[in-house]
Amino acid sequence: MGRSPCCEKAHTNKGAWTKEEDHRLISYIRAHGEGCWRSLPKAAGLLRCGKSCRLRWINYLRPDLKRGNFTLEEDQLIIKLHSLLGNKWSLIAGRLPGRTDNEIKNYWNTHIRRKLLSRGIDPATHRPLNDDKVLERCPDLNLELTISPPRQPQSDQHHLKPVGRNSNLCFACSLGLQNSKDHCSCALNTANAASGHDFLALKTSVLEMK
DNA sequence: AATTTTTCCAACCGCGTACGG
DNA sequence: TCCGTACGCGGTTGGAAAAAT
Repeated sequence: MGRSPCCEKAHTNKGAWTKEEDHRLISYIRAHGEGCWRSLPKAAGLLRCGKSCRLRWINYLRPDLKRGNFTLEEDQLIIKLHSLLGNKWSLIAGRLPGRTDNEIKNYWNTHIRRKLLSRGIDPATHRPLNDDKVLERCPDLNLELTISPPRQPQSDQHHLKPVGRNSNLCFACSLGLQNSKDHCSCALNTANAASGHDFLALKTSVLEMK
């Protein structure tokens, strides 16, 4: 038995939203707040499914959205977060105020991916594209991989990046991953700090070649 | 100027998961 | 514990706009 449809498809609009529909959605949410997307369309007088309303609001109509071009800082942050989290767009978006997961995903696929490829970096692994060829040529190679920032002067406390009020948080904790022993490497989880965890809070990965 | 190709992004689709009965 | 429902997420698509021919 398949999953039941989220709405009565025969009586819902699809495709681009009209100004009228946007207006109805905005005024309804202003008056009643977000929540219960399933019943919202009917209550707001919209011939849309709840899913579509939610997406339109989150990705386009929300008043706190930034929109416009990404800054260089945002660009770099996205790359850094992607190297840590992979395609977890919602988590990445959570670290970029005013940006949506959809927007970041699109930006990644259209701009950043291409930029990394042109620099010879695999956007999926964040490693040089010719790494595979190196491994093909040297099958016995045992690579102890570590993702680290450029070396900094000692006084610079490299990975303990000040974040908000708690300046002892590592990058992973700043992402809200402090409950995970597999990710945290900061003062909140000092055992990890001494056992092979690095800047991006990833356990040092070891590539064993057969 | 007309046509074709490429780029970009809003929106859709389907799946996984949380939650309540 | 199971089942149905709703929500949220990531992958994909469709079509408008821009660029190239």
